[in-house]
Amino acid sequence: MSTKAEENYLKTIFKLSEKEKDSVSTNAIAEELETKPSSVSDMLKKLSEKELINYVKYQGVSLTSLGHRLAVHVIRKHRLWEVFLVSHLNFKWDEVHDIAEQLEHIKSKSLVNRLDAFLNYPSYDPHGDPIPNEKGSFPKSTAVPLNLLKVKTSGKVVAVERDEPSFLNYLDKIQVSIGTHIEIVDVNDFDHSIDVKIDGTLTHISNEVAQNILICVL
Amino acid sequence: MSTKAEENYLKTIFKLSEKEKDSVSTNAIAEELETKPSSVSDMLKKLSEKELINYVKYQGVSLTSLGHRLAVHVIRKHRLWEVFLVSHLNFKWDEVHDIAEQLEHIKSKSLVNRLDAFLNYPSYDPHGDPIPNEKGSFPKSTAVPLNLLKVKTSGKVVAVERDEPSFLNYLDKIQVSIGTHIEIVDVNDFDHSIDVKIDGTLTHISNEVAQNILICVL
DNA sequence: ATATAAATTTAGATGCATCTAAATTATAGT
DNA sequence: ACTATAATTTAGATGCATCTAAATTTATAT
Repeated sequence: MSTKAEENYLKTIFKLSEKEKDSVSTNAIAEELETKPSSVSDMLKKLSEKELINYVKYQGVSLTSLGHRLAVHVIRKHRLWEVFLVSHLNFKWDEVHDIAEQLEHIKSKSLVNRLDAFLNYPSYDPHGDPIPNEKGSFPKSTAVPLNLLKVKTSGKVVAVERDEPSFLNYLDKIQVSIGTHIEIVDVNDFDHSIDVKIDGTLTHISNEVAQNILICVL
Repeated sequence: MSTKAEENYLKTIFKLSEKEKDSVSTNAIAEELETKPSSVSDMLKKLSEKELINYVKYQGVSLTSLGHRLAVHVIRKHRLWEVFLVSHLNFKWDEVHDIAEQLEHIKSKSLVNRLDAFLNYPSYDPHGDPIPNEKGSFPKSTAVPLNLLKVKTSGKVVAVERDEPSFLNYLDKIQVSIGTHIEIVDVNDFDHSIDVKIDGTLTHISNEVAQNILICVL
């Protein structure tokens, strides 16, 4: 079983691996985690012994596939909790990070997946970061849900995340379909509903609907 | 700031204070927490230094008002999360304890109260235990065991006093859960079993089961 | 009242995650 | 190729929460 500190290290190594080329440096990890390089060295030894990272002294580290899986799982939990906090407890998107930082370490085989289902399998968190699914794969599109766009931005509808007739009929009614150009005119802080311009026509859209419309920003 | 271990000790001392008279013994705490009395001694010294308990060596402990407040707050969080897990994530009553045991230690000024509001300020958790409000006061329950009610009286299930799966499964089967409305139709003087109407359906309940269902008379 | 048993505390150790200070290894400039 | 500097690791310490074993205090039983 992994400790909270181990999980935070794995998450950080994962994040840094995306930006930096292949191997992540001790100092970079220390800076990201706001700790000392010596502490990082200690932890790297432990993670290496647990076969969660590939570690050669003085050469930096990379995640093993086991470490990668664990890191992605923690990120999944973090982002799902963020969605919950914003969409059901009415937190603002910038208030949720510290709480999700704690919630991501809750251990339960079924909790995450039930939460995922409860939230309707969202693809993006409130910051627009992609949420990996149960198997660990990230949504392939670079699209962003309409509800995350800022005022005055605009883009093209590339996908919808629901397929119930009631939802599709509603989209028909407001003249939204794949390829439609949408511009955000205003965001209502209270219920996160938005005013948009669709083909020149002003329309009011609820947050729930907007969540399920994926936009490719132009 | 209090650690997870400290919070668990306070919660345990609170629980034991209700059953035992005024002061709680080291051994009792050790048994409840499945740890060693020597570990308890160590922790009691620390809690005492933090003025969370009144501690005289060899004489047992009691909570200070500060410790009491903290303990009640942890209990509040535990029970609210249990409600969430059962009512929104579809966990069964007997599956939620270990998860809530982790969730109760999440620290956030606003999270608990927002969760409380989201859940509609419940008074009892899925096991029927009362949930203290934000100020720390428990619902002044006038709850009575079902077996003590007279014919023709009726009320709402607010709690159950057992948590074995066999018992909870039986309640499921006869469609009894927190909030269910029950009316006493007849009392059998021989074995003190009772006939009740649950959502319009007549059901026969043994005295032993009835003892463990707490009712709030309307 | 005093010996014996039970409860509790202290002493000394372990594992985790961190730190500072010192030593070591890698790198970059000339 | 050599040295200065930067990056990294080791050594040794601290705080937390726990443990075992030993000592101490309280309770009980004759």
